[in-house]
Amino acid sequence: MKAEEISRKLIEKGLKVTPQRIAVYEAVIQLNNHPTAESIIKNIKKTSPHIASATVYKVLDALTENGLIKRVKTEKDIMRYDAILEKHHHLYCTETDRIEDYQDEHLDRLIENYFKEKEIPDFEIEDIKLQINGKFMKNN
Amino acid sequence: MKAEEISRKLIEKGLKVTPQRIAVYEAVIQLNNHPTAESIIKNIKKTSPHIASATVYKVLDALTENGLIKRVKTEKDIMRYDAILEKHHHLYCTETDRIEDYQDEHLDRLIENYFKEKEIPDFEIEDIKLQINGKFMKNN
DNA sequence: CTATTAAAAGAGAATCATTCTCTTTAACGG
DNA sequence: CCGTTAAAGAGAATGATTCTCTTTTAATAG
Repeated sequence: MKAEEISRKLIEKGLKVTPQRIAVYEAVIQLNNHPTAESIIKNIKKTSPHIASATVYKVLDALTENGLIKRVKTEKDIMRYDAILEKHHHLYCTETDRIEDYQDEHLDRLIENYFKEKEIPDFEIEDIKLQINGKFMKNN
Repeated sequence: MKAEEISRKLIEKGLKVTPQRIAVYEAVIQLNNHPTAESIIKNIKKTSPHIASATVYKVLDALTENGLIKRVKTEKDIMRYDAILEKHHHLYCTETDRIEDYQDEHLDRLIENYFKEKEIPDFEIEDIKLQINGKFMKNN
C-alpha cells in the first residue's frame, strides 16, 4: 500500500498522519504473517533506527482501536491450568475475560466429518478448538 | 481429591511425592475455573505461606508434562497483529508456532446453523473462531 | 533405622514483552 | 507561520515467568 493511501486511511479515522504511523502500518502489511510487535519493531528499525519501541506499541494500539489492523491473540500467554482433561471448547466472555468449558460431542462430530471430506492443503489437522466469544447472561 | 489419591497418581507417573506437589494439585482441582498460576500461588500461600513461587511454576510444569493437568492457553498474550480484517480462522502449527489464516465460508455457515438450533444456556454468542492445530507439510 | 543421592524446593536475580511517566517534538487548523 | 494538542521519544517500571545456585528432602538400599 502506498504511503498516500495510508495517509488517507489515517485521516478518515481522524488520526494525525505521522511518519511513524505510516512506517508501522506499512510494516504490518509487509510482514503479512501475523508479526509480533517485536518483529515489527525490528523491521522498522532497519529504515528508521531512531523510532522508540514504545511508539510502535502506541501506534499499534491506535491502529487497532480504529480498526485499521487487528490484534491476533495467540498461545503463550498468562497460562491457565485445568484439571479437566477431556476435549472441550471454551466460552470466552468478551466483557469479563471469564472462561468456561463447553463440551459438545455432536458438534465435534459435525466438524470432524466436515474435515474428512474437505482437506486443508499442506496441513495435517491434529485437533480443533473452538473459541466461542460472547457474553454470559447471568453472573453465576 | 484426597491427598492419598494424588500421591498415587504422582507415583504412577514416576514423580516424587512432595507436600508442594500435593498442594498445587489440590489447588488446581479446587480452583476449578482455569486458575492462573498467580491465583494458584495465592491460594496455596494461605495454607503454606513459605512455598516459593518458582516452585509452583515448576510443579505446574511437571504436572503438565505428565498429563495430570492441562495448560489452557488464553487470550492476552504476546500479541500479534494482522492487516487482514475479514473473518478468518487460524491454522496453528504445533511444531513451529507458525500461524496461517484459514477462511471457509461453508464451514462458517455450518457452525452458524448448528448454533441456531442448539443454544448454549446463559450465553449469547457473538462470534466463533476455530483454532485448528496441526502441522504444515511443507516449509513454504 | 540410617546413609546416600538424585530430585525437588527455596530464594532471589534475571528476563522480556509491554506499559508508564515525563519531556520534547511536530502535525495541522486557523 | 503560530499555537494547541496529540504524538513521539527515552528510559524506568511492571509483572509474569524463568534461571541459577544453594539447601533440603523423598525414595532407596544397606
